[in-house]
Amino acid sequence: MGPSSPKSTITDVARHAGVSLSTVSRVMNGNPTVDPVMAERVRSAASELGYTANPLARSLVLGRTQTIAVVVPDLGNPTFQAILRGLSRAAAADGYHVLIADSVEDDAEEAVLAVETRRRTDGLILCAPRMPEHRLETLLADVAPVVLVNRAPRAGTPAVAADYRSALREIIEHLHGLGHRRFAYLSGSPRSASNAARLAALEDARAAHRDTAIVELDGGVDFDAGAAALDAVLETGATAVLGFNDLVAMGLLSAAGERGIRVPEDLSIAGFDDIPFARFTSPPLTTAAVPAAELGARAWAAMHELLEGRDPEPLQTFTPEIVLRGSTGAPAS
Amino acid sequence: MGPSSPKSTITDVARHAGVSLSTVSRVMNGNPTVDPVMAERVRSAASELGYTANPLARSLVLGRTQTIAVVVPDLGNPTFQAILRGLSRAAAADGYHVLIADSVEDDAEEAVLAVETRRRTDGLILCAPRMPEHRLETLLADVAPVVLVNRAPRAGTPAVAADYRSALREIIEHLHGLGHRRFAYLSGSPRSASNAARLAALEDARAAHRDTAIVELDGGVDFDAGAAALDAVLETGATAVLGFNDLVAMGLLSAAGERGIRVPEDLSIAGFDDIPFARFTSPPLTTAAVPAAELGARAWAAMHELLEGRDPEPLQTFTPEIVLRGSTGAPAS
DNA sequence: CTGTTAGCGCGTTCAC
DNA sequence: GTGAACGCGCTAACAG
Repeated sequence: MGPSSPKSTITDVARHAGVSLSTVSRVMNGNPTVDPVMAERVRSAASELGYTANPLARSLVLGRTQTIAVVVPDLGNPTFQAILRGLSRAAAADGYHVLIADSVEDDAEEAVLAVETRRRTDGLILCAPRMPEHRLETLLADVAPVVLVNRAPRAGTPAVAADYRSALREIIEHLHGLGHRRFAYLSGSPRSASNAARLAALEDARAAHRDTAIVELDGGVDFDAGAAALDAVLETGATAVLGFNDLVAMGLLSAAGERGIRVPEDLSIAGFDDIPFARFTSPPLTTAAVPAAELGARAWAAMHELLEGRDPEPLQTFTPEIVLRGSTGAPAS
Repeated sequence: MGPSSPKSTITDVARHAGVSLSTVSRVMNGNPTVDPVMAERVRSAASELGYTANPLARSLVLGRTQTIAVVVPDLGNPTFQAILRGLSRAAAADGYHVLIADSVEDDAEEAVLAVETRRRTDGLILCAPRMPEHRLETLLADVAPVVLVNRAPRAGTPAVAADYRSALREIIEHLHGLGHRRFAYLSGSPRSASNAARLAALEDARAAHRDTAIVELDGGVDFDAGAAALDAVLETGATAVLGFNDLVAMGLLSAAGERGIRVPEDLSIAGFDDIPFARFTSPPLTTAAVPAAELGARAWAAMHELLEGRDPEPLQTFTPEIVLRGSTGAPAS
């Protein structure tokens, strides 16, 4: 049992140093109103016993846990993984811990997890919540302080988000410039705000180009969903496909390859997110680079402001950069 | 403010129901020795106030937090992401929460995080700890209950691990069968136990095949490290390369492609882990499928046993399945 | 400057 | 069956 054995309590240290509890507490918390020699005596007693204040007890009395909760819809999604990574590292740099919860794309579970994890922490970061608007609205009041990632903010709830609408708009514009006039869009989680933003981009494009048709197809959020959508895509006669995200686009790309469909000659395919492996598909995937880790870091920064009693910006927006790669090109005909 | 507002305490409920604190506590914990009508009165008061017992206070008095800590070397590594996902979902299914810490491949920070997160939780799961053996040894005593993932276990510390040695051995065997006699191995984190296991596999292969040479090259753990290793690899004259993991192999594969080196004709490349995107490189990557999510789930299962006072198996081993894809083939000459 | 006291919110003996 | 009292380990008022 090393000196870091965490079994000793503040009482042990007090007795060992021949002082009162308060004095130990003062020393451990760097309170300067303590006699230097006495302080030293306490310190050596503490280190001899390997004493560290029990975080639980401190949390109870101080009313803060130095921990925040993060709820994500899917820990298997590269974008949420990147958000979590950026968030976790930023929080750690400020001495905070992270309690993680994965709702597995279940929007009922999402609210439960939010409340439950929030109670054990000082604040909550909700990533791309799938729950309906009214549910979210009532939830937010109960879990403050809370920061939203990739979902429209409302009064009192700061948010950080990528501008999916502009970015998708840019992708479409580029493809239109290449000559595409018939598009298919593979929609993702219907309840996600970013899907709504993408749909708005489609509307923008339709309004800007009366010669252009965009067919919306029900899709999913993962690789298999994209692969399964191939037949539906072909039926639309589209020359270019916009995937909900890179995973979906990669699934479609893969299925197209197996079917002998040439990309981009027969079909242009664009993804969204620029996950780490988007550049390794064949052909490499055109996509929009969402700075996920940065999003996570900013979400923490906003939460940190809230925790310190300051006012963070209500909304921080990042416009993803379009990354043109080999999966898109001019239509063959 | 909805009914789930978590501001009320057990005292509020007691007053509201006209009973004592103890009675409320009994009702909330399902203690049957309470008059049914009184219990009902308490329950309605509780739901009216949106009361839920403060988890912190419960943790302090009960001595358990319903939370476990997980320390990983790198949240950006797909394998650890998968372990975390499997772990988190398994723990959630048993009503436990997960506190996550990312050591960012810093083995000094690793020990600090382990102790620090352990104190706020009921147990610790250490994933592929990079710290030296003696440091780990003394740490383990201080953080029990603890479960190791992908590092050799010792008395009193259960572990779950993939058998890297056998799997790499199999890959080499396969390549040797194809005619390869000169190999390069791109080593990863020198402190990781799985790197040691891989080196043992190289020894096995050398002993089994006196006609075979395997050159060890210092590499890293990520894509860029693999790409940077190309020149060194070419200098060895190897016809086949064994990457520390898929990331490294993919980096090399990509660099080779840009240099006009044909894979597998000029160079066979094998990875390790079978991360989700290994099948999407061009050519698709030969690798060994480490069941990472399963590893995580089993790690939780072992921890759960520990928490319930039972004895989990000291070591659960999984042998990764070899997945042969297009990045390996017979040497050209 | 230091020790004593009173909670933080809850579970749990222990008497009634 | 029920309530009063104690303690989990700690911090912060309050006296001295």
